[in-house]
Amino acid sequence: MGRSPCCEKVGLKKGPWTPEDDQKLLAYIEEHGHGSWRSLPAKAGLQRCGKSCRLRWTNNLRPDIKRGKFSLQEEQTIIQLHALLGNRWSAIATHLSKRTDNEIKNYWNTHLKKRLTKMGIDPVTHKSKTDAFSFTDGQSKTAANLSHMAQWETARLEAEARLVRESKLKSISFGSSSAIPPAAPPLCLDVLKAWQGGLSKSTKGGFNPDLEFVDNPTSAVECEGGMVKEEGEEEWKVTNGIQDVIFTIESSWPLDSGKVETGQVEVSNFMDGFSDQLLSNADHQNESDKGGDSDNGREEVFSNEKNESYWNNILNLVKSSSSDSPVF
DNA sequence: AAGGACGTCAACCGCGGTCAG
DNA sequence: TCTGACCGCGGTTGACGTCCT
Repeated sequence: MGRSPCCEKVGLKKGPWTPEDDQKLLAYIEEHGHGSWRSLPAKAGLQRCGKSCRLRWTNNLRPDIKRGKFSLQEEQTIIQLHALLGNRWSAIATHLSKRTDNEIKNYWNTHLKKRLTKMGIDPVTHKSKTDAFSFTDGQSKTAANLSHMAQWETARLEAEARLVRESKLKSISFGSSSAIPPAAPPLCLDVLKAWQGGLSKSTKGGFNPDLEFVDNPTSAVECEGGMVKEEGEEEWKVTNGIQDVIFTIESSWPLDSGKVETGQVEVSNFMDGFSDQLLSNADHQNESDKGGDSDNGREEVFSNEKNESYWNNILNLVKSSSSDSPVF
């Protein structure tokens, strides 16, 4: 059967956009919203495929995108989220609301991936290349736990990204660009705090965590501890065999409201230094780029101990950024 | 100065998911 | 339930700029 082409290819322009094309597209969307991308080019008088128009709009012409150099904070956020989500650029982009997925993808491929590689970290697994296969039992359990958590977090972020997309679509489709509200802040990652709480309390006792969606209420219900779960909140339970950590996440903005209802325990002091590593490597980047391998030794001695805490550093940064950063 | 190598980034391509008919 | 149109995502390509020899 085969898939039909997305649009008539004959007579359509390809390649770089001209200022005239941009002006036509901008003018049309400002007046009518984009509506159906497929029919937009004809209506806007553009000899372009609808997909090309959508891409041009989302990556270049949208009024709410930020261009230019990535800040260190943005770099850290990308690395943290990439560790959790992998190459899910659109999901990552929802946490850097003024950056496009394409820009983040390019930045990762051209800058961050190389920097991690230079640090001796596999940019795919986010593990040190030197001992990726030499975890002790405890370490591999921790890695498995984190992987488990990442899978859940991935699913949640995807749903969240969909919400953001839908809200943006509505605002664009039904109004002029001047009426587009700023992107809503994403859910905080308080789930990670809850997870860390359970993790730190039970590391000596055969930690076997599981994450379970409890229910998705349509009306307020009474929860344990006398707390009332409001309509629209989702309730999740982290089970490690010793204790349950139950927390709720509202499904609407504002969302800095993840609540750990039970089992919130002291979070261990994770090693600071991931930021320093990044900064240090950024500082040395120019030197080494100019041909010097002066910091190769430093990279090679990126120790097992540091690798051990790599994931912890990521979690730590996520934890801190959830309270300190506007990103979370 | 020339041209080859490398880096960057905008844009394209094809696939998978979603949804309406 | 099935089918096909549409949309969005991620991987890839190619043009252009800069660096290196």
